[in-house]
Amino acid sequence: MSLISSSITSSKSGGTHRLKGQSSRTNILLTAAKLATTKGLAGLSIGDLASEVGMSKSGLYAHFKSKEELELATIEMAVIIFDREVLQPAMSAHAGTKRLHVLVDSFLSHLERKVFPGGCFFSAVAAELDTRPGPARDRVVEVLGNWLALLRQCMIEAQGLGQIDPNTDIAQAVFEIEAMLLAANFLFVMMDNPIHLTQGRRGVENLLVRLAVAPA
Amino acid sequence: MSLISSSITSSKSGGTHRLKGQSSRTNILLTAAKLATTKGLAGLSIGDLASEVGMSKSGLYAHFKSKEELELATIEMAVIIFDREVLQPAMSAHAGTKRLHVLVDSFLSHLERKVFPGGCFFSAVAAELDTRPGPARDRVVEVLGNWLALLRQCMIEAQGLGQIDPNTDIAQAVFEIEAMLLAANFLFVMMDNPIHLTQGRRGVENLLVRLAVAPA
DNA sequence: AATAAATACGAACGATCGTACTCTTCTTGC
DNA sequence: GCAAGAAGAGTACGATCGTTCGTATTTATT
Repeated sequence: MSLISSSITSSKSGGTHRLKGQSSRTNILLTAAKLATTKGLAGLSIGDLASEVGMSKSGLYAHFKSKEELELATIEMAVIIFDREVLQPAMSAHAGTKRLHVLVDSFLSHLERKVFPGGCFFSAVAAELDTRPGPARDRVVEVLGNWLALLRQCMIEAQGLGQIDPNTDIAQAVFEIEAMLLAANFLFVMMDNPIHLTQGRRGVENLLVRLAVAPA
Repeated sequence: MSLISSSITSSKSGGTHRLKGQSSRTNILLTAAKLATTKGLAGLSIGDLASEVGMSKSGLYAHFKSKEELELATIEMAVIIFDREVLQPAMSAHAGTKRLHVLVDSFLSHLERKVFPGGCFFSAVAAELDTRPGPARDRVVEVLGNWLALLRQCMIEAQGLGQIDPNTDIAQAVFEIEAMLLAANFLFVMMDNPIHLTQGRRGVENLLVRLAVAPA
């Protein structure tokens, strides 16, 4: 299962005569996604973004119909990056707690490697979108829902494999795992101290130990 | 111990001839603190704030030397509110896990009662301040540090009272408690579902059960 | 080589941002 | 009652916001 559900990746027109345009657009959105984690989606101005990628304001803006479309496209780019950096490493072979550990590790790793300078993209933009209705918020909520569903899937697999107690409250466990990752991101970015990444990892480990099948 | 360390609460001039001014300023900052949790500190414009409190832009602005001073004063107002709503209820009598439970309950309660419409004030503004250096960020980091120190204090007391294992890794425990509260706030605001407040509470309970003194 | 489309630029727009100034209104102390 | 000072309104400034338009330059098809 992938978090990607829209069609931004499809080239749409079969023609080969749009190379500069596509790479330019990709370059814009790549920069936008990174910048949005520090300035926010609303705080990211087109002028700033243009000078950052070395283009004129109008030249950049020609790629999008409006600021809102730019924001939506930026979110989709972030989804692609997140998919590549965090989800894909966990998609091969593994299942259950094994897959969960890979997910947690790759998530914490993408924080440490500062794939986004402001930490987790979705956590960063969620803070400003949480009370601002619209398609941008809807999409972020959807992505978050898919992410939580993936965590739940891992826990259900773990139950099937006998890795955790069959009486486990899955929803509660997913909440606590997500809590560790959110806190790791939040404190790591705020305090600028990688120890909180380690604490996040240990938090998940502690949880899995607690949920391990208790001897009857 | 209080999170308040600045001198905003002192009336400074003993004179009684500034009543309208003080209450007006307080009213401005009260509105600003609430509005900042939805629009953000940077996104909160003076024009919006003025029309929200029913004043002219210049009339409001006369109370502050600059936008930055308004932001700092808004943070101090949020500190006062947080102190009253969350800290004070836990300051009387209790100690150890008892005090911790009161802290957790009053924090979750202030979320549910929507004291701030955008959830926890500091979590909301931290997201935009995390990569924006300056006195505002410094102050929020300081408040967050005081908060974490208070949680640690509770755990140390709990150890002294024999409520938790003396070999407990306090720093890790504080991280996990903070994680539950952060996640409760984040998911409650994002998903608009109070079940996440309950999950946060249960998360802390689960943690304390795990840390309870194990029979030697 | 010629045409058409895609891409980017420069200039300018109305609106809004933070900020500064002056002027009126009201309260307070002598 | 009068002067002093605080509180707020009104207006206007330069800068920047998102956005539009016309034009030049590049690229791909014929």
